[in-house]
Amino acid sequence: MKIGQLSKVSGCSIQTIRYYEKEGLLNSPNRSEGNFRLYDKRALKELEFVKHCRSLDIPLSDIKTLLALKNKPEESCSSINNLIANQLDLVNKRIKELRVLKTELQLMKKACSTDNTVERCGIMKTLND
Amino acid sequence: MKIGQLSKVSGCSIQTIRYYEKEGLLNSPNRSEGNFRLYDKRALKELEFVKHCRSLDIPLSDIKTLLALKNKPEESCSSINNLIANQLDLVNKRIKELRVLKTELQLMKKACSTDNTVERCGIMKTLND
DNA sequence: ATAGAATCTATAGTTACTATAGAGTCAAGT
DNA sequence: ACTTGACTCTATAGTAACTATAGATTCTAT
Repeated sequence: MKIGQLSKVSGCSIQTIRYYEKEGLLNSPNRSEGNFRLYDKRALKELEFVKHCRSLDIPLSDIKTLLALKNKPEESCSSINNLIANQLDLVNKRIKELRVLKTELQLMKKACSTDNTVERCGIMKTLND
Repeated sequence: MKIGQLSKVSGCSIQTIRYYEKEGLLNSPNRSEGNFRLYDKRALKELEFVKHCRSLDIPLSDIKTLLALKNKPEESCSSINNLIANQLDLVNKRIKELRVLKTELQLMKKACSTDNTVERCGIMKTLND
């Protein structure tokens, strides 16, 4: 199948697919006579792996690490475990940060429920603190 | 005070201060004979306003809007209210997304608690789905 | 006079894409 | 055979909000 088809079935944009290839996350596919990229089911699987990792917010550099490990089935998987544990830590940290944000934003929202002038806006006042 | 001093008291890096100026979030300060930026307390206040907004993850473009409104004290503050409400929505959405992420990452972590080979790694298996 | 610290401008790099321009390829209709 | 439209190609620039660097000036202290 050509790149447009792969894009449809995978849900990744054409540009993203080409970008992943350039970044070394996907193998360079065979080309047609007219230089079009030709993909098979295996390529789709590879792309789906990357997509799944991205849906977990795993950075491309880490995905590269994972892909390299996939080719070394005999090695220890401890670095995979670490990678996921770190990702989980990051997510937890970010959730905490966002909760703090949420609280302050909610307070601000309450500070100016009615329609005022800018001068009297409760939100603007809190922003000046 | 010079930019290094402002950086210290504000907690913003020197580059960030210059960047904010270039982006029009800070007024261009007076310069010394040797072309060094000279700031006063007012400038510090302005920077702190920007910093406070950024701590709420408000994008620079929105901060510009807020700064413009600060100079029009008679106008309605409804756009300020909207801006904060939108920001709150964004934060709430992101928190939800991250909770989903967290759940999946936790499941993955459990899937491979012991030290295995890559081939048998429970995490790698889930990533292939 | 000079060494070291601080500052200046301009430019490039970061992350993960998205968007665009301009050219080439291919299948279907006339 | 020709042309139209859809698809693909490469290369480049743009996005957000900074951070980092190079090379030149300026200032301060000895």
